[in-house]
Amino acid sequence: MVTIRDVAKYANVSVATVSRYLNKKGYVSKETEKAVAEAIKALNYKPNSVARSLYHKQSNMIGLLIPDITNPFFPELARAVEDVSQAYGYTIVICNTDGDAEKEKRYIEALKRKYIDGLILATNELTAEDYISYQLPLVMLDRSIGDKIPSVRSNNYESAKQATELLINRGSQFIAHIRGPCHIQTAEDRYRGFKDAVEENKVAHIVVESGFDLEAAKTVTEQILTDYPMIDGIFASSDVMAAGAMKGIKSLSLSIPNDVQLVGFDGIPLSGMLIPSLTTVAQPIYKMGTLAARLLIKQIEKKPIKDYYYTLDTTLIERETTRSEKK
Amino acid sequence: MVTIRDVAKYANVSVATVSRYLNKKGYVSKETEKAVAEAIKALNYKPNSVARSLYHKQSNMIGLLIPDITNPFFPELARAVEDVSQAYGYTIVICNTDGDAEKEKRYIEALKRKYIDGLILATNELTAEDYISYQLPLVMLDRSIGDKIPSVRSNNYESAKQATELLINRGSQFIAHIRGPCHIQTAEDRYRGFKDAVEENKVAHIVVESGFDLEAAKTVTEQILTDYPMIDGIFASSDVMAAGAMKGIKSLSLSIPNDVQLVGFDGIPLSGMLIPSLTTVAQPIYKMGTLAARLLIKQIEKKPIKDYYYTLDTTLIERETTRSEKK
DNA sequence: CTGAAAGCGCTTACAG
DNA sequence: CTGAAAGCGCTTACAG
Repeated sequence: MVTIRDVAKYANVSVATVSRYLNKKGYVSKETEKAVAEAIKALNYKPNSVARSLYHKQSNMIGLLIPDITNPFFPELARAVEDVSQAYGYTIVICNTDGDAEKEKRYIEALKRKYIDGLILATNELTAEDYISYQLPLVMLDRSIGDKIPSVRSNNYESAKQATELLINRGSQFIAHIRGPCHIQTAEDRYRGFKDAVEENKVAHIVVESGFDLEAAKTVTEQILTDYPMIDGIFASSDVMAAGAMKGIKSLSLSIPNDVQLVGFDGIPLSGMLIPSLTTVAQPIYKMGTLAARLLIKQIEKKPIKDYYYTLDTTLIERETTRSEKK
Repeated sequence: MVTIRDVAKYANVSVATVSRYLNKKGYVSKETEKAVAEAIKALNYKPNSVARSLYHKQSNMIGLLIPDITNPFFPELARAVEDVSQAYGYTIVICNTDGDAEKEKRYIEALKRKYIDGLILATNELTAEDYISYQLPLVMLDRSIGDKIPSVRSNNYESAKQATELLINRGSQFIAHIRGPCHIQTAEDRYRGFKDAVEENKVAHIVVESGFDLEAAKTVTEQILTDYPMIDGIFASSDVMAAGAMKGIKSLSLSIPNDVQLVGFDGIPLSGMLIPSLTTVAQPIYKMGTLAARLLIKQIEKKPIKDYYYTLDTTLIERETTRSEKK
């Protein structure tokens, strides 16, 4: 590997001069500038990032913590984060935490030793204080926790309310909500939206909790549908859960949307590929990712930030799992 | 940040001794061992990875190059690679190359400056010589290129042949193959399998090329189905392409599997969620990822490797897009 | 405008 | 068994 020392020798200057040239910092005469440029070219020199990191105590790397890249909500988010990180010269390292607090801690600690510049958290098993204690620039993505950490998310409460009202408007009279885990604020907000909609409209309802995965949602759906045969509408807290609910509904030979209407949340590509295609609340996933990345990079580069909390609008996409008009 | 120097001071020894203790290399007396251990605990010291990297010229990081994490084939692969990397103490950085040679080069160069320890290539826009010229441990995953680079992939030729034969056995008489890009060996192998099956059985056929994305496959499907109405079977080179084909078939109001039978390739979760559920060749995706990661880590750690080329078996999953018996 | 020197936090021969 | 020193490849005050 060719080092700055080799370049200096070749150009007949000191390493300090080469460094100044590289960083465009401090004076370098036109002549030596040319000599150094030539040497760099001749030797095909590339500065060593690790050495730089050691000095600057920063790595130009960003950590993205997610529960599981295998959950179809996250690839697009990860892609968005990568695209903007890349554009600003940062490399991203993705960590699957599986909702495991210990794993999350281990990851963050390992990243800190690598002088990670900041973290985007699309997971939260720890407390706000824990996160803050790492003394790293932070952004919460699709999550939130207290008001000390900048965050980017959708308008979960209102969107869930709208989704529920759609079900009601289209004639559902006993609606089930398959909600996500209680400690996740996002799931909580959607639950509140559901609850308010259903109570304001005095509609019978039931709420069950499920993990954000397909199988769990399928099982739960089969169970509630068996216990409460009058259920004629389901609002799931994610599209994957809705896909699971769809499987559950079919396994009981019920028809969608005639017997049971179904609405999901997220707007991942899968929602359009299912048959019947899923009515869902589409989050601006890519945009959320880019916003979070920009917000983090601004903090890292100590640039001024206008807003710390972003709440983005969603789009209710009516497809085939809801009726086009009231029955 | 607390450094090895702080620990040394606290324990009243030299940094060399602390380092020896840390790396369990060289002699350290029981007594000083205890003192150092206490100091480390008291100060909550964590060795700095960057400084270590600089000395060792290695980073404990592995690069995973894929076309696009948003393509549902890759998350599971990435997950597998991460799981074993993690277990062996390596961090993985995922790079989306979008099939762009320049982007791929830029990534590899950026990673080299970070002392990346090795690369898993699930993409190949460059030549084998280009890759080798980076002088990095390498594994090709789901791809192959020449015979100089270790690789892990499925039995693409035989699997494609079987898939095509299924179509034939179930009565298709004019079969279209939607193949992937020509420069991708995997797509080529599947194409050869298709071609041999169809020729050996003297079945009419047609081959069209498409990108590995849903929209492209949909468009292509609509076109061939319009130009060749006698098509009654389609073998797609991936599940996503098959999903696109399914959309195309439906948009022409043809029925599956009655008018047209359809078989995909990959066995991603999506294939089971589609309705009708997709008959497909399931690759052992997770296993491929873990194998590739182990193969790379062995090279990095200069351990002996038994085999350089792995060809894994697939499973033909018959579902609803093919008939259960000959029409 | 340029170079010598110290330092980022670690590791490893080499003396003793 | 332990420590002083040099070095990994860079950067930045500080002299001159």
